[in-house]
Formats: sequence, C-alpha cells, structure tokens
Amino acid sequence: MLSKKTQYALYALTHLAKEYGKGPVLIGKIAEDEKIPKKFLEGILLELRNKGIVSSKKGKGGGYYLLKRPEEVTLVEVIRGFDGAIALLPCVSEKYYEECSSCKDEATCGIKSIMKEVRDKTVELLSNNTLADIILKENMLKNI
Amino acid sequence: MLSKKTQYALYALTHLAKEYGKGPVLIGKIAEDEKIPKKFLEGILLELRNKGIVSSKKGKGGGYYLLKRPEEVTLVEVIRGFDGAIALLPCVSEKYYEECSSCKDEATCGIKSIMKEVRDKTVELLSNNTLADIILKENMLKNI
DNA sequence: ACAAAGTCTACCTTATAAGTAGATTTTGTT
DNA sequence: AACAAAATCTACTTATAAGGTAGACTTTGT
Repeated sequence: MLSKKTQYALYALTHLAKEYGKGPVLIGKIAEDEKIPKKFLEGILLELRNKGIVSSKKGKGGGYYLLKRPEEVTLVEVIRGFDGAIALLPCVSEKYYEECSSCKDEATCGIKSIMKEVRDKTVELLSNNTLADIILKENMLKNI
Repeated sequence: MLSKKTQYALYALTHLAKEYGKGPVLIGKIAEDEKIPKKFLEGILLELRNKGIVSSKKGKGGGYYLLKRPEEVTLVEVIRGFDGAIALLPCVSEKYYEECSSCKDEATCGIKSIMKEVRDKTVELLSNNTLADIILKENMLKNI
C-alpha cells in the first residue's frame, strides 16, 4: 500500500494538472476539494516543491501550481519520491537495491526471479502513465 | 516493500517445500540456513500453522513440515496473510477494499483505473506462482 | 498598513516492525 | 520414571514511521 502521503500527493498533483496554466491554486482549495487535511497537505506540497515538480507564489493571489507539464510527471517518480522502492524485495529494487540477507546465490534465487517480474511490470505501468494520462482516462470514462 | 516477516515466511516455506515429504525440519535448522533470527521465526511458523499451511511435531524428532503440497501454496496467499492487501490503494483492493476518501466518483477516477491495472497484473503473477514454481525456477537457473 | 497567502520549527499520538527472554508443555528414548 | 529435545506461550522491549497539529514568521499585493 502507498502511504497516505503519497496518495494525497497524487490527488493534489492531479488537481493541479487540471488547473495547469491557469495560475496558482490555494492550498485550502486543494485540501477542501480532495479532502486532505490542510496542514498535512502543506508539508506534502513543500516536498513536491523541493523535488521541482510544483512551484508556489506567496502573498495575496498566491498558491501552488505545476512546474512541469502534466505529460512530464510520471506516477513512478511521485511514488518513489515519497515511499521509495517499488519492488517487493530490497534485492529486486532498481533504485534502492540491497543485497539479499537470506539467499546464498541471488542469481539463481527463485523468489527473486518472480519478484523481479512483478517489479518490472509495475514499473512499466507506473512509468508509462503521467498526470496527463490520469486526466485522459478520466475523460474517457466519463464520456462513454 | 514486503515486511521482514513476510520475506522470512517466504524463505522458510521454500525451505520446507524443498524438504517436502521428508519429515519435520527443526526451527533452528531453517533459521540457520535462511539466516532468520530463530525466535522471530518461531512466531512466523506459528502463524503459518494457524493458517493451515504448515504443521508441527513437538518433542524429540519434531519440527515443522509443509501441510499443503508445494504446488498448492501460492505466493499471493502468503503475502496477503501477513502483509494484507496487494493493491497500492485501498479503493482498488479486492480483499481489503475501502471506499476512496478523496475522489468524488470512483467509477471515473483516473488514478484508480491505473492502480487497478497494476493490482491486476501483480495478483496475476503472484497467484500463478507457487512454492513449486520457485523451486522449478531455481533449478532452471542452475542447470543452464 | 493590513490582510492574505505560503513557510518554518516544533511538537504529539499511535501503531507497527522487528526482535528478545524465559517459563511451560509435549514427546521420544533410555 | 527420568531426561532431554523439541515446540509453545506470555510478555516484554526498542526503534521507527505514519499521520497529524499548533503557532509564530515571512512575503507580497492592494
């Protein structure tokens, strides 16, 4: 399971993607619409800002806005940024690899080989989908 | 990521699968071979016993052994039994479904539709693989 | 000057992961 | 019957992270 933080980040980013190019959106507006605790969301947006995905404007008329284009933000980067590895086992992770503590030979480990298939498929799906795809799917589902 | 508990459970079960039909295996033997803290493993094996996957024999000559056949134990049931849901979001889980707290309409939620693809693929892979498959893959990888 | 925004620092509470210690019960062997 | 080898049970411990809150501070448009 993704942490609440990651889930909220995905909903907040989708919200901002829908308002892309329309100027800053208030934290309070996002929090209310997406039902995210406001103070918690503040911290999440700050993290997204540090990662260079969103930017903000202070003072009256301020708020948050997407810095990258919606087509450029993949789900995998958001999830990795908050929760870390996608893989189910450390010995199978691309970005957070750790040597297997239990098995004698990673090259012939059967568990590893299955978990690697799972990771590859998951990464594939999460890399091929961006914020733009989320909106696209939403529109497709609505118009039919 | 799977919890250590689940990881250890998978390694312990694979060990027992390799000894299937050869009588009880000592906790200490499994712990040593698979590098699992013995006391921790005790608790894991007890849980696996409550789930009806393994059984045990007390006293001299005792130990643990697989109750089901290796072909009957899927990875998905082990993982679900210890860590719970496979899905990345509660609203996409088969066995641990929870209504989405944020989205207005789950039927048209774009995030949900992508996460459902991920879950379906993961469940497919983890259901189609059993302890017997782990051993099979291991042998394949070794013999070539 | 003022109010509306985001920003920063510092908390809090609860649950879970991961592991340990030691007494108890069962059972095969002598 | 005695003994020792096993699993079993109860009860801790310790550390970390999740999830969230409070309030003072800074920036900026009007």
